[in-house]
Amino acid sequence: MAAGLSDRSVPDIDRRGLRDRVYDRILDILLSSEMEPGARLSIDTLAKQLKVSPTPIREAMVQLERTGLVTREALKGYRVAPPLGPEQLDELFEARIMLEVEAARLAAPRAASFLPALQQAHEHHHLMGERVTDAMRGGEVPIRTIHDYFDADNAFHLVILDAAGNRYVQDMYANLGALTHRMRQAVIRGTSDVSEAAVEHAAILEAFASGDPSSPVAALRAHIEGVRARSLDDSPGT
Amino acid sequence: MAAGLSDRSVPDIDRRGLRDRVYDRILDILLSSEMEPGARLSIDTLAKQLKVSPTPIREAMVQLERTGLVTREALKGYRVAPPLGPEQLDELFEARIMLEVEAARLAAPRAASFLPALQQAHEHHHLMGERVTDAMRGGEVPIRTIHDYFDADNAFHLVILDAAGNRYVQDMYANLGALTHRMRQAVIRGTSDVSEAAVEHAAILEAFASGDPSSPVAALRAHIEGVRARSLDDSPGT
DNA sequence: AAAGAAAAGATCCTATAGGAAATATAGACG
DNA sequence: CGTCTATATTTCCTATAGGATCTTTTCTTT
Repeated sequence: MAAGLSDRSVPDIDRRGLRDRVYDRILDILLSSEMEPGARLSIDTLAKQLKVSPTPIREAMVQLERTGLVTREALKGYRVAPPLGPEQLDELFEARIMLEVEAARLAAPRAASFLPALQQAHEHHHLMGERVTDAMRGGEVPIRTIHDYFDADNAFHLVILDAAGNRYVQDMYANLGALTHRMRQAVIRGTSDVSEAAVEHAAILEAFASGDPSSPVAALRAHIEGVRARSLDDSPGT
Repeated sequence: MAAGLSDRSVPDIDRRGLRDRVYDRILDILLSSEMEPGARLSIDTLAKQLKVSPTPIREAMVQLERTGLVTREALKGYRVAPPLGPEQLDELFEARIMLEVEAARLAAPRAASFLPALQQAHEHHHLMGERVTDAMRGGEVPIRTIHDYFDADNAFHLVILDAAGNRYVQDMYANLGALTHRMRQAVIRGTSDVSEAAVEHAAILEAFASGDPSSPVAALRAHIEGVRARSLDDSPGT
């Protein structure tokens, strides 16, 4: 922890190089589903649109390729990755269960140190969830509201991941992050997930507070299995 | 695997783009420990050495950054990553255990389909191991021999990973591959690991053959824990 | 009319050039 | 003699240009 990576908030103002900003910009475009799956991502076109040269675009694309959001064919260019099929969805959940359950196992002994943070994240998630359901009763749900809710949900899970203290597990989870976001976006319909997620998060919080090292593992597994089940319910309604 | 449609014998000879070949070349340099940790990896210098322009070098570096073998500081360039410390080594083993144990759990029910391949991989690994021990008795061990042994060892594990049928787990394992290779390189001393690894691999093979779904999980866990223990024995002798 | 071939257009890929920042070096001052 | 400053060099970073490849369109032929 002494040489840890806690300095995530101060990346030297604007000292990240153009390639990182281009990466963020294209990532936003992809995550907001502004482009159809399979659509070509022309290097030159993107360069003109973002008012930069092809080189930083090219670097950002290499990085994006690793997230699974774009596919590359040598000498043919990049394309928006096709949507996740049922098998990929299943494998994604399997991978998430593996990572989060293991993270819970590692974090459980040190529950006391991060319980306040987890409690706070849970309350924030609960609040954001209420805003979503309120908006749903009124009809349209602003994109910003949905975005905030996803962020809050992700933050809750990240508290546990970070508490596990394994940088490789953290990296793996971050890699799956983009695909997870895309998956959630496609399965947002229905208010059920919001309320049930809050209940399950509460159960996870209680499990960590109980002191029993095996309870959080079971609670977390139940949560992700619950998300999976609710996703499958909605997926036929394409 | 099932969705593949481009299994022609020689579909893309030399059709991988310069960036991929540059990546392989630099990866070889890094894995062979020709450069000291912390040494600068100058874009221009590498471009001149490899007789290419900076652009493909730059793309390959972005890719290498994700393997953990090089570090990047914006506006300051790339450097060879520092050697793995004790904590990182521990976390790396934790991550590998998580991945491989889960892979074994997923693969166990389909053991019959990949048992022959696993058997063959085991025999090859055993053979390569004998070559290493033979060479050790004679004094020097050729680099090629060590390389072949590592490949055989890795191939054995890959059979199980592939059998798990989860592309995300496979990707994660591949990401850890470079670091794992570097770790093994630093802990190669001692012939004990070669013979013990063969014994443990045999146990894994038997566990899969037994049909009991929980045996392979335990055997695989025992194997990696064994590797970890032997690594710790050698690490003080830096 | 359909299928195949050839040419035009667009795109990717690599190379070269110049500006901005960081590191190393040399000199001046306390 | 040590420290600080200013200069020079190296290096990274971005932009522009040209050759190679793929895609699309058009035209010819059966």
